[in-house]
Amino acid sequence: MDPAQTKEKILEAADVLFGELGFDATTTRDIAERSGVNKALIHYHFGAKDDLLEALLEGYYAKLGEALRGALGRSDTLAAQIEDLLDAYADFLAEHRSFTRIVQREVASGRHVARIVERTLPLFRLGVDWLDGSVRRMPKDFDAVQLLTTVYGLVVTWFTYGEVLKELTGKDPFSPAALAARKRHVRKVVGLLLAEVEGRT
Amino acid sequence: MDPAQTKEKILEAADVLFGELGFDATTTRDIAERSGVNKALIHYHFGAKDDLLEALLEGYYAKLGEALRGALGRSDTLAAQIEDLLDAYADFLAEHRSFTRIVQREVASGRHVARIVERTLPLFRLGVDWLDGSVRRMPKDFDAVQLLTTVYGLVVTWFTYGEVLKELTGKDPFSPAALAARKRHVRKVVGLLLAEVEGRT
DNA sequence: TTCGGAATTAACCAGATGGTTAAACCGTGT
DNA sequence: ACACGGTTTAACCATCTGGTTAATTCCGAA
Repeated sequence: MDPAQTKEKILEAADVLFGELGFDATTTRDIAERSGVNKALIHYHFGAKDDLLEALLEGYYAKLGEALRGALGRSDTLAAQIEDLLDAYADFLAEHRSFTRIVQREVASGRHVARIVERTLPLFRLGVDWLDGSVRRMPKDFDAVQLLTTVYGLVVTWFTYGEVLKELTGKDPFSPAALAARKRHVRKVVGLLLAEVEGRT
Repeated sequence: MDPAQTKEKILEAADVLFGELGFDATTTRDIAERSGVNKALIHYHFGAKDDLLEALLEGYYAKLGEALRGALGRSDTLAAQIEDLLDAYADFLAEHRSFTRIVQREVASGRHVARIVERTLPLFRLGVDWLDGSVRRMPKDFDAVQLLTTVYGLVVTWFTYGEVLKELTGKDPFSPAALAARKRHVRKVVGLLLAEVEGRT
């Protein structure tokens, strides 16, 4: 079989299983079984289990970067661009549910933080620089770090707590309607923040 | 030795280790070693490893409930009460760093969600009922579930991403000054939300 | 057809893991 | 002094873990 296919099948299985069970609770045997591939091939193609996770994250962040860059070119006005960005991010998280779970889980455990920071850092710096540059006089208590953390949490929390929300509300928080509602809410809240920050760009 | 002391020492070690390494990556031997207690005693006093986690969460939620109830009685006006509540929550998370990490981690993995939901549900229902009851006409896209998710994320994200923020900013996000700054920011944002919702209580 | 390197396989390994058990220990009430 | 219950201990166990290895299969180039 084409080794590229083999690698893809392994990554696919790892994606689902890491997302479902978590990195630790997933065994290389699980991955082998689910992907229909010999266990030794995982090590042959990717190296250690840690490296497999890294390869997976690599793919995720590449796709995420693509999605965000794509969103940026869509509109002209700043407000519209921000909305596009938020929507694209939410759509990405909705489409790659495992990603949120994996990142959240590993960040919470402090274990693969370095690798995640490594990929996030450029995006974060971009955001800070952009905010610092485009906002004339930041209101007290609304510096770039606070704002970015807030907006990030705004988008991500819905996905992190998806399972909890499902139990709590009895409805599927990932249905198209529910996702659309969350996106509207996020847009409104970010609008409020923007209005507050408003040294006018 | 007093068995109550033994149990406490085990819980203390589990608290630190679950928070630091995560539930899966922590072995019962780790806990035994750190608490200076024989490994078999963990099973004698708590049963399986899962049950130990449950006992730990039990204690956390009891303390959290206490902290939140305590905060509610402190002020008279609604706005002040909300601020007290947010502050108390943030203080609790700051004091029990492991708690955030454990909950976030287990929620993200979907593994012990049932137990966590069980404890969160009453608080959530309380919040929803209170919001629905006290707000005359909820603006579009600001229903109770959206608002609670947003405010929850607002508080929690800072702690969940503490390690990442440390790397990103180079400063300790849990220093008293940093925590105070985050609390001020959260208060301001929640103030904005409140002003928006404002059918006046 | 033959050769050689990449891909695949089954069998294997050392170490770790959660959990058990039977014996020892300890204070207390009789 | 003794017996008893709860507590503690060291040794043990079956199982699982990530990872390795030597042998085999596969396939395109010479």
